Amino acid sequence: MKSDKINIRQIAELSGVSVATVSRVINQNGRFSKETERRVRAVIEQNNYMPNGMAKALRTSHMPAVGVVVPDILNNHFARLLLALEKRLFAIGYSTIICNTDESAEIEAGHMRMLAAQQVVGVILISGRCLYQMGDGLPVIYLDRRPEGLTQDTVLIESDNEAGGYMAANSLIGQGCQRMGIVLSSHLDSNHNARLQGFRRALSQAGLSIDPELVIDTNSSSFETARCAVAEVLQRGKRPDGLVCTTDELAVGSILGARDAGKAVPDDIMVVGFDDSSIAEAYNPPISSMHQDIEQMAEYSIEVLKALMKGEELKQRQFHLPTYLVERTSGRRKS
Amino acid sequence: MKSDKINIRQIAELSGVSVATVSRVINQNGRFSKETERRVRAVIEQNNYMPNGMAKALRTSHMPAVGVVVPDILNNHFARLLLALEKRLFAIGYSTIICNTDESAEIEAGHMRMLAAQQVVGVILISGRCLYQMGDGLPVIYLDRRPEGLTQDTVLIESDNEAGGYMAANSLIGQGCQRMGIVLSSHLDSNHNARLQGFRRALSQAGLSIDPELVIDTNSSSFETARCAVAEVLQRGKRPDGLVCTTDELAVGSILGARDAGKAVPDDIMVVGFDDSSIAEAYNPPISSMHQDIEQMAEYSIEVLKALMKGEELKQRQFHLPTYLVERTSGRRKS
DNA sequence: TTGAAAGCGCTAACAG
DNA sequence: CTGTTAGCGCTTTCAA
Repeated sequence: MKSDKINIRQIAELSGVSVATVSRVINQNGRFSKETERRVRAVIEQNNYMPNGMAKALRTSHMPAVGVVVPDILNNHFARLLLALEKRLFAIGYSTIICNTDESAEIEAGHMRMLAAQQVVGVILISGRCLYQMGDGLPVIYLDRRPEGLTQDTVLIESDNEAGGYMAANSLIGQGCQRMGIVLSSHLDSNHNARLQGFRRALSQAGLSIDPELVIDTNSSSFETARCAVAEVLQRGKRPDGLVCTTDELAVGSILGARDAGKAVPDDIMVVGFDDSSIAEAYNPPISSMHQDIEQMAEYSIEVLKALMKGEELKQRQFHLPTYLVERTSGRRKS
Repeated sequence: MKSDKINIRQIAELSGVSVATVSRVINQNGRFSKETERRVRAVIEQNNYMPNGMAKALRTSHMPAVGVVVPDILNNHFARLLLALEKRLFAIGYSTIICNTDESAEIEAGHMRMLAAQQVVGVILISGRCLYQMGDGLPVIYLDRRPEGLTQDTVLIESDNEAGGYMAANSLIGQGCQRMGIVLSSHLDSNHNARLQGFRRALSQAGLSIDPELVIDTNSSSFETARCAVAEVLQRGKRPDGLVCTTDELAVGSILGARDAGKAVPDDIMVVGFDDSSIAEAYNPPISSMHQDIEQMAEYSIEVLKALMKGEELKQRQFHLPTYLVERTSGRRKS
């Protein structure tokens, strides 16, 4: 039970050199003879010495960790973003501190404080709610949702949600839908509103009117809520033939709600979702969905983070990525 | 652009006290007058000073962070465990470093090295592959899967998978199934084998024989693989009337595979899954599934971690939690 | 090519 | 009640 951690000084003594030399060998900087290196490495090996990351971080004032703040890691879309980020961060030697907020502004703020205290080199907020200015120049990147109070200077990476909503609606129009509705939950996610705008634009452009009762704005993103809301609208006698849903979870709820009301998808009502999450592919019926380029979003995030860490000026602070439709059974006429 | 971080000494000077006093005020230990406290707090406030966590961690040799290693955060079951852990850790002031391994032993080992270097106070491996002995007494907790080389001393928290498999099979037997099969992917997860054991025990106890061709062992946990495997078996003329699946994802694949082969669930074949993940509830048809007590698993993990951090002796090192069936459409006869 | 020494920012004796 | 001081383990000048 040798619970006393061995440190660089002991390695130095055992190798018969100074701590400076050991440090040089470990970090491969400065100069040292082949022979010295061999000896030091041997001692390190034997004692399976591992430098103390905290001391190193303190000394260099560089903590190799970044915080990723996310509303809900159970949500497949967020989880994909998180995973794409984590892989890239690991690849360049950073660890990922994960902070789940449950959509609570207080918890979000609490996590931000903790991250700042831990001296992380940057924070990526997936669907962050508001702007943070953490004293010194801690890089903060907003991903996937516009925070309140967004300015020109804020780094924002998101899909072109308006265009996505437009394309989703258009795909259904192309399938011949005439009485289209939209299922969204706008209360906490600005993206849903952008998608709604696109939806409106497509319908207006096609000369279709929008029945306000078919703009179904649920106050929760759960599929059960959507299910009830959709079933209720249908039972009230509304007869939509197409439903754009601003997430795949809402699409699942819509399909279930339609069934509850005795309607089949896609035969009676066509449905298209958003995010192209894993359930869209696996569901019965498979769900047409707007695909977001997660990998590219993560890639940009890391690029920006690296630039910010180096103190470089950013050429571009806001990124809008195109989406595209993945067509599946729920959104097309049977052939 | 006051990019120079303010430190405790500057706060001390500005308040006209010593660093020791500032430290005492911040950490609420030692004694100090109300008046001093007020002054110090005011200065801290004005400069929105935040103590440097790295320095504190180095000094106290206590890094308030724990690593959570997980094969795949896109998997709903793992994500739930991760979330349950993260919430508890945040509540007691620790941050969660998330490490995704993609089931790769090398990546897992790489993450373990990184965590050890960062001096985290403990590591929780969700479905870790092998035993780790990280030099000094870094607490390592295995959650949800037995690592290779498991010993008495290893801390292991898992569901009683054998019993779970037994109950799943029994539920189908209770529904009148006679020709039962099992869909699993045993190559990387010992739990699947345990569930298979339970399955065998139930069938043998009920006097049912097992057709080896209905032990469908896919080499991937993806639903697509299961779908193909199940469809293929059915097309070969096999006629199972019940399928136990060792995960919900495999259950989804089985349902799709059955449909591909012209069979309906539950009418022709009844299906029960494992994990009671979110898709089980949302799927069409809803999938009967064995529920695991995620919250309790997380709770035990944190309890053990806290005990280990305090250097206490553990009363119990291995935990086996009961599972129970959540019955849904896929696993019961229509009434 | 190497070593000595000065801290990074903080905590915790130990004195007063 | 408060201040002085010695490090935590490491990197990095500056000399040798």
